[in-house]
Amino acid sequence: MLPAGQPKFRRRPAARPSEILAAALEVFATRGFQGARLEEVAGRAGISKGALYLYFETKADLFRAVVTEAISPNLGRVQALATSEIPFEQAARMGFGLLARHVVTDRRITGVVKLVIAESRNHPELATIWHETVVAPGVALLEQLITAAQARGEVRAGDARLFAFGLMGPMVLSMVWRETFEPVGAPPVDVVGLADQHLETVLRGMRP
Amino acid sequence: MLPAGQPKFRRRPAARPSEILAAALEVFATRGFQGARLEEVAGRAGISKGALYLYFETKADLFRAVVTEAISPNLGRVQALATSEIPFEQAARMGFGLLARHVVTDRRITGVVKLVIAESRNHPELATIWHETVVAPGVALLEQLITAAQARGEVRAGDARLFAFGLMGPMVLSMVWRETFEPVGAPPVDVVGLADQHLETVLRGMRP
DNA sequence: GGTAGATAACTGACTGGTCAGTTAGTAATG
DNA sequence: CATTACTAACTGACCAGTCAGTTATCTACC
Repeated sequence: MLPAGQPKFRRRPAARPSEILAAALEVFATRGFQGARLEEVAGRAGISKGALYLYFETKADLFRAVVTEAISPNLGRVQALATSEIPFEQAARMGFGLLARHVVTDRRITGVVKLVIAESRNHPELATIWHETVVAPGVALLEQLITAAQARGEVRAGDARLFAFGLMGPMVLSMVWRETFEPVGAPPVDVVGLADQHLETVLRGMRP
Repeated sequence: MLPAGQPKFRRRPAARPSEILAAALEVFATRGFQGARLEEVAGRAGISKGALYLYFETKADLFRAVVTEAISPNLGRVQALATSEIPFEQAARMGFGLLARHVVTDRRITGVVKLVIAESRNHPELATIWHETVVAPGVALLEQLITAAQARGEVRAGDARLFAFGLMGPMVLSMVWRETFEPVGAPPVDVVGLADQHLETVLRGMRP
């Protein structure tokens, strides 16, 4: 039988990797690393399983690519804030606005965060990468802003690192909530409202 | 060859279930649900794989038992605080002390929390159970304490639920930190210090 | 501008290993 | 010696990874 109309596949080598990564993110995020079937990833990416292996060597390799690729946009944002020379409260407000509007509400990011938490024992190198490139610099930046503010007398005495954890905690809780409890019918968190009210509360509580 | 001294197993039906659950918790917590091998669980519990099936019908059944069993001690604590009629700040201090000293620092609990987060898509009934029996009552309790305190003028205006999230967030972050980043060499969080400082900060920030 | 290789992209059926769950038989215990 | 807790060898399904063959597309030459 001659193939009448459509060809049965297209050759699109440039577009494949990102399509595969997007498909893989969805599947890994819902099923976890072990539970994800590469045939499903391939199906969602519109190719056969065999073609996956033209772009990624192993399942673990694909997983690493998904998790590390999700870092890059975040990284830019952390560094942008780090280099700016604005006062603490203003920087905090900007950072929290960004976080609430573009990080915690982005399923692609919360999904990867969940994966890093879930697979940190099976793929510790990913936890290491995330810690070194995103988490530690983020905490260090906050800590440094707080220490500087304390030196200027804008913030009361206290462990700067713990203040940083106190600020960030509810944002992490929001991500967990959205990934874990909202899908089973829990009332959604108003992330922007939470960011505003919590920041306001903690800033008050941090004043001398 | 005749087995000379020791018998090759003991019949101890009463002790088995809890030993199996303890072993299963360790394996599930490190490998995840799919990654956990029942032969390893059996080995750690000191029995053969076949014997597992005398006590639990399927792997999923065992997993559910591990996750639901971890709830009971927590539940008692939430309810104990709920029934007490003490002022908000005092209740909060007691609750945070308990949380920091006996919940966030207990690997058996943080491990299960991680599992619930990780497997919420594959086992949504567990996320539902945890939400209904632990999380929602906990949040509701805090919310109710805060609303009452607002009515008495001890706490400023604001969404009580968001205040509750603001309080709890850093405790959740601590659990995630301990499970995810400490094992790959991140500096540990001083959970008790964090609980104290954060509570102090937020209580200040919540005052009218 | 048509067409005949040449080549790279892709498919789909297959394989080998792994592991949840089963069962026939053995050993402990009262 | 009757009962039942337990073992160990087994089975069948599943799936990551492979590969022989197929198809699209590009290039060279007419």
